[in-house]
Amino acid sequence: MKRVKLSQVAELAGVSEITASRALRNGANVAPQTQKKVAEAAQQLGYLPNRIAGSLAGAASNQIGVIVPSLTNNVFPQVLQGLESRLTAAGYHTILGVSDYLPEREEVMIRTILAWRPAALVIGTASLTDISRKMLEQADVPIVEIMDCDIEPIDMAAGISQVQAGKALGYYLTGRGYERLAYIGHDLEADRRAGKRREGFLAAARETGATITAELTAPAPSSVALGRDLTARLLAEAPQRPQAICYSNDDMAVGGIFHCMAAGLDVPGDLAICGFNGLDIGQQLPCPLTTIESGRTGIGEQAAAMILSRFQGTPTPTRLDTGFRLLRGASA
Amino acid sequence: MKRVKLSQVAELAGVSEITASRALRNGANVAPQTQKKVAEAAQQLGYLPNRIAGSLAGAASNQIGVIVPSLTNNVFPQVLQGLESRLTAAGYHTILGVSDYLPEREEVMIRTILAWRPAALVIGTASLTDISRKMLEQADVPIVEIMDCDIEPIDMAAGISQVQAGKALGYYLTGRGYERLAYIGHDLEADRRAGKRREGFLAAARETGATITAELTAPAPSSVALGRDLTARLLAEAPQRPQAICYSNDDMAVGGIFHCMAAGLDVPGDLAICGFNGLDIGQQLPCPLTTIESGRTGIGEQAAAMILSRFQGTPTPTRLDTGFRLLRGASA
DNA sequence: TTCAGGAATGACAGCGCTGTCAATCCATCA
DNA sequence: TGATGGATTGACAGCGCTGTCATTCCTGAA
Repeated sequence: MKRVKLSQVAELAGVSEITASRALRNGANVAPQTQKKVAEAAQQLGYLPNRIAGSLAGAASNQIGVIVPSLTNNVFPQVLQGLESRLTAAGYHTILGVSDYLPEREEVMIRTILAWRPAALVIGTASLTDISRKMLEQADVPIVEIMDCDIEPIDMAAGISQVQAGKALGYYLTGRGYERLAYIGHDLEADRRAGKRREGFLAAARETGATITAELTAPAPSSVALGRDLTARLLAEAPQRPQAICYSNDDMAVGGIFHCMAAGLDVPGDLAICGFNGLDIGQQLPCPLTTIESGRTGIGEQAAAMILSRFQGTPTPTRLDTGFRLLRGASA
Repeated sequence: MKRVKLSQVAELAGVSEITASRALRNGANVAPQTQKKVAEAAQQLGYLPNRIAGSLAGAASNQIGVIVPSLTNNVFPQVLQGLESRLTAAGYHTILGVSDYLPEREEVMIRTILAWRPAALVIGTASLTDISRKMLEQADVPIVEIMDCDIEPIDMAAGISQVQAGKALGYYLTGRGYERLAYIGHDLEADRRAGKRREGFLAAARETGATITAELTAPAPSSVALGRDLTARLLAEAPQRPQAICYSNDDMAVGGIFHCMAAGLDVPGDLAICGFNGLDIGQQLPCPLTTIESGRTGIGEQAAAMILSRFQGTPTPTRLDTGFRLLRGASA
């Protein structure tokens, strides 16, 4: 009552194991009628190849490791979607790890996934430990670090310049005449990329002579609820209401808009708001969110493309700036 | 320049391969100092076990296959999160497939994933083909079908009764005095579960004597944008404005609320709205959404628990109703 | 008719690890 | 002092498949 294996298929088809193996794979160097016999035998027995044995014996693995820091942050499922669709189409598939923005957990995930000898690894890293970095360097497979392109990649990187994105928002706000600005963010300790955007934003503000009148962050994952709470707190506590608030991302900013709606504040008249990511939800608001379209699905697709081109031996860039676009909504 | 393997670790530590293997795994039947020597040798060489070889040789696989129909539908990432966290904690990890609600693609995913001989499979199915079903039946590993508990499971099922959830919304609306109801949905052909909820809703409406004045669906994935568009269309086309609209899920319902905001309609005064899922976004609205909390993360966690308990040989229920809860917001 | 050369097939070894069972060692007990 | 049994260790085979190279068979050219 054990699983059907190749030798049984071969026996039923009246050929050797290796011929059956070839017939079932690509049919190279196998007579058409032999191939047919083998296919029928496999069908009849309900044969399912064992990729574990296959990979060990030498066939290249078709697994591609993917590690993301979170799935609740809407952005990563979208990146995953892009990756998954391209990789599946090319005959690969995904083994997934979620690091929860914890470097130690990330290290464990890297170890676990590398132990399966994947053909490549895609990582939206939280923050690599020394050991993580070393493992990746020694892994000897294509590695794409995603989301960020202004880093020194271990192998390859695909994403946007987070700092530039932050600056773009800063310039935009001051360009629109807002002079008293504020910033609201989620856990920047964990989400380094949000931290970089913040720095870009603050730098742009300084550069253009705007004032940062208040800043508020909380050590929690981003969410609409958090954005709403922090907005309420910031407005209650700030000695002088800012003219515009820049949020760490769209979820948070939508929370800000909801607060304003509930509190009867006009956006952008009383308070201008901008986010980051360009999520559907922000764009569908009665007052569409001014934000930055970061092209999540695109990042996934590009990362997949880089891997595939590397497999084909095509020269592949080390860093790919997938680009962002400022979406000028009605909220700022 | 090849990968370090166990034999090299064993040699450096001055023990046999099998002793090194034991030392690195659990240390059972290995002298403490031997274990230390081996650990040091492994460390020094940067040894990474090869799980492919390990699994082939007999060690149980620690991969668990997960197939979901979509990642853009916010619900599945949350289920995944629940699954992933529990499974990782127990030393397992996830191999992921996304079927895009396509039965043929789902079949391919099942085949691919089973070829890796996972220890168990979790599937939020779109719609199983005959071949899919046969493969799963023959797979001889624990299989949990998630999201739905009113099905005849292949092995186990964890989720809620979609029909009952739909009914609950219907009863609630009529109980609140709404008599002219409408329904707005996304692609019900693909998303069978949304279809079941709709049937439940319509049945409850019929039963209580309410009228369905209009119904509108579109063959597209659910989104805030779609909900908004369909709401606009329904209200423009309907001869008589319904008193309440039931949406296929929260994304769609939020779209509906946004339309009302933009169109100056009072919710629930002019139009009551209810959704399904209990997403954060709906609850943070100035007018919190009346909806059904479907416990996504919980479904993932429960599915993981079922698998783990099956591994331990504990008797495990075939169907688990994870239960839902009506969230009475302000929108209906 | 003979022989070169390509197509089709198969024998063999081995991928890196672990389960099984046998061997060894040493402290303890009668 | 010798027997006993647990703790440690190792030899061996094999998991299911594929790469390599050898073998067989057949066709067409000389």
